[in-house]
Amino acid sequence: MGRSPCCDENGLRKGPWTPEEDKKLVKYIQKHGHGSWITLPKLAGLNRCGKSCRLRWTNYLRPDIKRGKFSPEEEQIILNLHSIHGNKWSRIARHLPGRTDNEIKNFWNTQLKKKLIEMDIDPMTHCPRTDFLLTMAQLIPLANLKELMDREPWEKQAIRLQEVIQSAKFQYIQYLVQSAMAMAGNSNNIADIVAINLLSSMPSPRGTLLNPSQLENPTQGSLELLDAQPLNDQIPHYTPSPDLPYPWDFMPPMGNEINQDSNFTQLSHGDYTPKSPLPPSLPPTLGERSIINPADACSSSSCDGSTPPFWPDLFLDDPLFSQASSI
DNA sequence: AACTGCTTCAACCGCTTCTGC
DNA sequence: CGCAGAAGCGGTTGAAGCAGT
Repeated sequence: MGRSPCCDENGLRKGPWTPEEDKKLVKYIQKHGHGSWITLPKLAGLNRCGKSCRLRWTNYLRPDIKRGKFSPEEEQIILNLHSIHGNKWSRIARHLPGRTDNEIKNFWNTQLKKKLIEMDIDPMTHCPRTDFLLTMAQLIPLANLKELMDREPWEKQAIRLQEVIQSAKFQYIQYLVQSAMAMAGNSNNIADIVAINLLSSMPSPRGTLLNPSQLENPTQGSLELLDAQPLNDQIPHYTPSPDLPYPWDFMPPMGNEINQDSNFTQLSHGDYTPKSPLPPSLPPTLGERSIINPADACSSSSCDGSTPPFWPDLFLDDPLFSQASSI
């Protein structure tokens, strides 16, 4: 395939391992430990390269390897962790004793990814696959527009319509923010800042979505590179109707929205799950989505492990954060 | 039985990160 | 700090197995 083979240039064996080779490898490692993988094959009497031996041991022969189907619990853990870490298979594997990164990767690529796509969830961002028109189509029934149009004066209808459009725009931009975060991995990224500014420009009728201090300094240090002024002043304020359900009431909590009034319950491992039942008019994927554990948000290389890069001040004072951090 | 298309997963490749000097 | 070798990692491949015809 155009790639230069790493093993056969010295006449070393490639391809599937024979039971005899397995026996030799297991016997040697049980007696001496693997030590240096480079020297192991010679010492163990194997005509393989060290890399091949290491792979065979870690992915197949290790005694603590768990074989067989993934349980629903394991599946849920993989989904949650993938929404946090992306394709960091070894990192995900650390949370699943007995499972190898390779096994998890295969399981993801052959099954979970397909499942998410069938559920209309983007496997990369773990967000509902959003196109603006689709969002509108989902939100308009939410507002019972037709019924209202039959009995409300046009001024009220106009306000309702404005709210629906605002909701759709809000949801779309929230999608952009979440996509940017998921794609960036490292939050020290221009896309994040742009998306946050967009989001901050959207009036949220149930309070501030993002902590103002976070808007001023979302990445702790990188922001001074940009003139990232929130656009709030440019957006006219509007007052929502109290009886209209807003889609963000059913979105997982973000930042300082995590509180006791939230529509989400914290699970024992620190993640959040929606309080049921969700309104039937909402797409089911909104309710089934998981939210990242703030403690796990610390994935960037610039992070020292004590402070998540993106929600620093926001969570440090929050009992939920200390609880999540201790897990 | 024979063929085809699809799925699974072990193994490989090459790049990145880590470690020791 | 810089370098080289070792180890780790994630993407990809292809053989084997399975299901459908």
